[in-house]
Amino acid sequence: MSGKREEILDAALAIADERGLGAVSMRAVAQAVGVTPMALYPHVKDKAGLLDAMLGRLLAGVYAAAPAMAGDTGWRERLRVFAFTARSLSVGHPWVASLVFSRPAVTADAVTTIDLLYGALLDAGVPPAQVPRLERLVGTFVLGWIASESGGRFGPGGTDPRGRRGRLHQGPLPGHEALATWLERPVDWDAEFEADVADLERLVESVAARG
Amino acid sequence: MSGKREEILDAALAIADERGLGAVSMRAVAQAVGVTPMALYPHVKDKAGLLDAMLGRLLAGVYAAAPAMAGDTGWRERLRVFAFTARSLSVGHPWVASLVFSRPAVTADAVTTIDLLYGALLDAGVPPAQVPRLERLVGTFVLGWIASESGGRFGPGGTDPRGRRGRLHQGPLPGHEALATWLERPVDWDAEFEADVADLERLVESVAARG
DNA sequence: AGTAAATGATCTACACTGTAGAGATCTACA
DNA sequence: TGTAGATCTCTACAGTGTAGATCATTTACT
Repeated sequence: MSGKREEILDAALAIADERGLGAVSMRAVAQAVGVTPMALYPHVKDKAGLLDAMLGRLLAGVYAAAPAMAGDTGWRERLRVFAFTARSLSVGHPWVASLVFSRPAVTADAVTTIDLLYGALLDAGVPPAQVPRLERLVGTFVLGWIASESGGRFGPGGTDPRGRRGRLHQGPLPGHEALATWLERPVDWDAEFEADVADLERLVESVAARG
Repeated sequence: MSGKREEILDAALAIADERGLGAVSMRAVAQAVGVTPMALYPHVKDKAGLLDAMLGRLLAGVYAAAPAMAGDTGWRERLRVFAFTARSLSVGHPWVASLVFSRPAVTADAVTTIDLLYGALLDAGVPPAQVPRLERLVGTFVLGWIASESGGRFGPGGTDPRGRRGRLHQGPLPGHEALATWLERPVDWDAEFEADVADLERLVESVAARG
């Protein structure tokens, strides 16, 4: 009966969603389950193992959204499904992105997600020798983007913080000056992600055409 | 006299390089400097502030490699300088990548690095309205790539761990099967990064041509 | 030169963290 | 019934970041 493991994961996910990944401690999870901290260890090996399992739960959600449209749908749709469900998952669970970069993508859930992308790229006509590379390229960008968005690299709020070129500078910033007009405006992150994915599709297309 | 601050950063960087980011504790840094832990606080505000400052030091290295070839060199060279120096820095300091996704890019060092990319993209003929987006796209990919490489997402060693499609699977993996031949082979990460950057250049070119 | 203020460093203490180790309890199978 | 295995509890240890009070030293101003 590994229902206890699921119970532990549920509690850990709830804590991460509500109070951030930093609040996920063995003690906190144990208390949420109604048990002492050491009682988690028969089910979870490690704290790292717990985090891996949490990530797996969310990855399962990524490809769970896909099979409904697998097979006859075009490769574009499948690539977009990956990108957009990954992003939408991360807005509800902002802590995923920081995790995904620190663990090898070898769990069952991760491999299934990757297979989804392999199929899309093959159908797009990408030469098989290039498919693994392009999968990593696409995956890396999407993961990096949502990590930046939810991790704070793009800056807090809707305004691009790079627009605030500070007074505290040694050298000149010709690029920022030339773009001053565009940097003032707030950024529509939905539109930007959409445009990025479209550019990625074109990149895939171009590799397919070249090969 | 803020020489003490530099001394602290030197010690913190040395510890991170030698024993990993996890070994960077206030106590460890203090001991390396030859002082009690609390003596760091007049110089560093926080542990988060210390990590930010460490990241800043390395970012400074990224654009320090650039001005030598600024101005008359082509945009491709400048884009490549960003990508390759970022990657080469990360092999000596594998901990950067995990930091760069967790802090907004608003420090002086980060802004200067971004300006380098702005200039390159403008020279490439990218419409100004698209330059900030493409800067984020390129930056996100490069950072995501080195985070994956040094953080373990691409798997340990030189062999692609995704080639080891495990026996522990529920569903079939058509993509992995179709690619079996190519997934067996070890990956040349230098060549892959090179190919990715070339694809990125083509992407930039295509946006410039379209606009 | 004398005094006030700021700065730097120290020591103690608190509330955390992950988890090793020893026992207790309960379950399943011989 | 006896025994092996799993699950859980309790205690304890070696860490963590940092708040608070204290003391020394250096700087700035009258």
